[in-house]
Amino acid sequence: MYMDLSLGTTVEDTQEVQEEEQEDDLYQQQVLIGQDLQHGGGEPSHVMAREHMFDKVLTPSDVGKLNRLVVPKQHAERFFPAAGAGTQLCFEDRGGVPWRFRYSYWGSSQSYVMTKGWSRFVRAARLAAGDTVSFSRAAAAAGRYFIDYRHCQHRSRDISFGDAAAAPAWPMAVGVQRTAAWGKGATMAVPAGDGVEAGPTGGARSFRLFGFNVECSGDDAAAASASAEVEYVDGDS
Amino acid sequence: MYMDLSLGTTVEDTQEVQEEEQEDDLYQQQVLIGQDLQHGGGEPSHVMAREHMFDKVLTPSDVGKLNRLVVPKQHAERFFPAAGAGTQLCFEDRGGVPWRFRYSYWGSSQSYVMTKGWSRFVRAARLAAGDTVSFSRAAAAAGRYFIDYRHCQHRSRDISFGDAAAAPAWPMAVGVQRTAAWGKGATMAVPAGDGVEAGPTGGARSFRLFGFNVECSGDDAAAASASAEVEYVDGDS
DNA sequence: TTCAATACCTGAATT
DNA sequence: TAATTCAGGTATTGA
Repeated sequence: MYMDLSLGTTVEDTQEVQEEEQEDDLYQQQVLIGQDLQHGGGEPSHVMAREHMFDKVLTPSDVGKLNRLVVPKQHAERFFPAAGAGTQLCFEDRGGVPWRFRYSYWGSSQSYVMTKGWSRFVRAARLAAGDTVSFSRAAAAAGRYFIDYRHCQHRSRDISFGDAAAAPAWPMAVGVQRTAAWGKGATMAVPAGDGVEAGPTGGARSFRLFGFNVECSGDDAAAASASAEVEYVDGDS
Repeated sequence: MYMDLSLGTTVEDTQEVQEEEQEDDLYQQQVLIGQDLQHGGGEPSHVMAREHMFDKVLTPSDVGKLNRLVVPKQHAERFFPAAGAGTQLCFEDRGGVPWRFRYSYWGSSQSYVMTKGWSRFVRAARLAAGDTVSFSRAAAAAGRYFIDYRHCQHRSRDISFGDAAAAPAWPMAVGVQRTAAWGKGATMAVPAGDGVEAGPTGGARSFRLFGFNVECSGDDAAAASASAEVEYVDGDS
């Protein structure tokens, strides 16, 4: 599958997204689908050398009503700063969009958790139990973090359409031109603060077209969600 | 039935546990089986003059998954301090072991409840619906509370063994020597903070022997549970 | 008022 | 066997 990315950057010939090797293609995608967004004064995310920290296969609770991600203690203590009152961590997704999560320690359960902001990411990325989130960090800049995800292989193909049940499936045509919906977009601003509800920059796997969120992950081939809602979230936290 | 209490204290001849008169032997047991544990700077519990406050026959909810005891409003407002954020009440059982319960007012249901810590007590005392808990307080010291319980007369004799279904019934032999499992125990420390999972000091009715919690209440005569777990709980809240 | 979000708490599993 | 971890709850708050 080849996607012509109409972004400001030059699309190199090597930018074919590997459909196989789901296991370890996260870096690859990050580098390949990099955009030239700059923010935080750092380097463009597509040239940022990064170090993988850990993955987590999401549990039902991680994606459910509890609105929190339990961060396995070993990783939390190894990679993240001590969680204090109001600690907030910022993670850039594949497209450089920042996602801010409150990071806390719950003494009662002795767990480290991402709370505020997490559920937005879950919804935006349509994460489900069994999917994997992957955390990495800039090799050169302490405290610069990245987040990525992959949907699990055997996930149901059913798309949740919410109330607008009459949504069409959107066959993913080869060569569909990706508009600048995310990135230095024309019609939709990329948030400088919290992420936009419309979805994290999903490499070449997910984008917005004519009011539809279109997903074209490697295993799902192509799918469209009727969710036309675009919820802007102020970066309150 | 005579039980030789191998505690540090002198066992007086009057320490025969009455097997009859289940109804009103709570105080008696308290006095009879008193240990000389001292804590909280108060007097030894076996000589503490006390005033009965109220009893409650436990409902299924009081002993179920809700992990809370509804305290009848009239008694709550009469006997307990106003429930504020994080209010915690401490109740000593027959043996002077303190049990700390969070005490709250739930505006939604307009009820006073004991929450955190309550389920531990329920398990330890093997309370079931229909059993009665009895609350009293020190006559001379405001804010010093005591808790006791009695199993209901017509309770099922079935013992819940959890997964370890092969637990033997433990015929209560007359003269079984009570080890110092609770109290100023040799092998098991009595917690200064929250109660030990192994059970409230149940007069001469319940003790730990060779890894079994042995119960010898008047009506159940004798029973053993295979629950060998001893859970230490930090008094964090 | 309803609902979502958060901050707790707990039991079971695991080490 | 004791201690830790964490998935899954509930209560309360806030929008």
